[in-house]
Amino acid sequence: MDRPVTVGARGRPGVTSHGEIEQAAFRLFAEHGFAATTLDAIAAEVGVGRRTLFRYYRSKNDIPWGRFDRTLAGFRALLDAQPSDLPLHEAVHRGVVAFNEFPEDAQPPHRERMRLILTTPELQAHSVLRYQEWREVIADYVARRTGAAPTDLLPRVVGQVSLALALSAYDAWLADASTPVPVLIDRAMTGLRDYLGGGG
Amino acid sequence: MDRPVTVGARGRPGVTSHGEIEQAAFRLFAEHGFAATTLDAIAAEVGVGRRTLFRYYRSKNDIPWGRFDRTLAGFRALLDAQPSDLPLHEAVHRGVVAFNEFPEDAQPPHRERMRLILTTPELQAHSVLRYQEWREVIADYVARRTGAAPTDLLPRVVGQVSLALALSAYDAWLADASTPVPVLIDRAMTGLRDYLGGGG
DNA sequence: ACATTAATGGCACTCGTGGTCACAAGCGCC
DNA sequence: GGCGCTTGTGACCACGAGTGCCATTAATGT
Repeated sequence: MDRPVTVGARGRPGVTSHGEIEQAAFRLFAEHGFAATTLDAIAAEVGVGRRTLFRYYRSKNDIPWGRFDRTLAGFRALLDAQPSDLPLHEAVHRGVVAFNEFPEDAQPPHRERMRLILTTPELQAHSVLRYQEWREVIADYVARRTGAAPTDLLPRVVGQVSLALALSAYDAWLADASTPVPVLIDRAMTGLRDYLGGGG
Repeated sequence: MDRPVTVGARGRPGVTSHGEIEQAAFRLFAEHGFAATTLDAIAAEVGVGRRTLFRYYRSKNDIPWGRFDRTLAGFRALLDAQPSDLPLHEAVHRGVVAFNEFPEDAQPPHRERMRLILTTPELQAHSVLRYQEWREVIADYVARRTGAAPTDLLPRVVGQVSLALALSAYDAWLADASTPVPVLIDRAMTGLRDYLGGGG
């Protein structure tokens, strides 16, 4: 993206970093809530000008999502890594599950991040735009494997439904973290199968 | 809600109405786009103070949705009207399909409304909050029929997946209106079944 | 007429967002 | 060491959504 990354060390180096901003922001969000935390406050906490924040994140809503574009690239790779002789639904399912596997020790911050995103109305709303990109990764994969266009009905349906299952799983996880997300996604999928298949 | 409805006719009567505001707003949205249309402009078009708009709609984003709360009540009734001896998935599916049946002549404005909602980023984002209420209607129904809590995994999954199918159908409908939404929802459902069931 | 009730709309204010512009801090080059 | 280039920084400014406050207006009921 167009963020201050300073790869080759040319020009003035940045005073702060995404990590630093996110840490400060999450600290304030936890303390006062998302809406009540102004950008001025975050800027002050980091020790930079308010205007500078916009060079690192496009908007206040983007801060909790971090660098999601990189995460998406990882997801795409995960799907591509699935064996092509696997049934399509199984490949997608495994990709989604793998995407949501996190090391145990990384979970406390991840959980806090997801809780914030999934329970703050402003962020819930903003998230659609991110989910859209996520769904497109799936739609592209399905399209490639079925020979359809990514905009055809089935790729879109699979993207939408996969997201539906993942979000259901996250909801449950936030309510009770004792079961890991991948397991919950699995259960959601099983539930859906029973629901659709079972005549009762 | 807390809107000026003037039921018993006491006190000053409203100068305008939801319908009038929506018409004016859609006219301006079509002409200048959603983002470029300010509330001042809408207020002027209606011939009313800007402050008054907020008495009819909570936010600019809420205008395109109209009085969705009433629509939701209708949806709830549609689900409840499904025969209880129908398999659960069939009852839900029929309820969703019925909810999306519109008289032919009402379609041009409805289509415009949906196009606006589904293609304007700000509105896409805002819509999640509305979708949430919609999903809850389904979750409640599923919970009632299965004896589960509305917050349990299955009711939530069914709500999420039903929304997923409906949104896929609307996407397709906006791209090509020749096939009615209910038919597209049906196709999405069939596609999902094949995808999940078919080993290929 | 007068009290009551409810909707209106002006005013002022906060805050997110975005544009412009001058400046600062490193880099490579001469 | 000075020069120009690049890029982060932040001050200043403008716009628009959203909100609290409150006087005003227009009906009803007595």
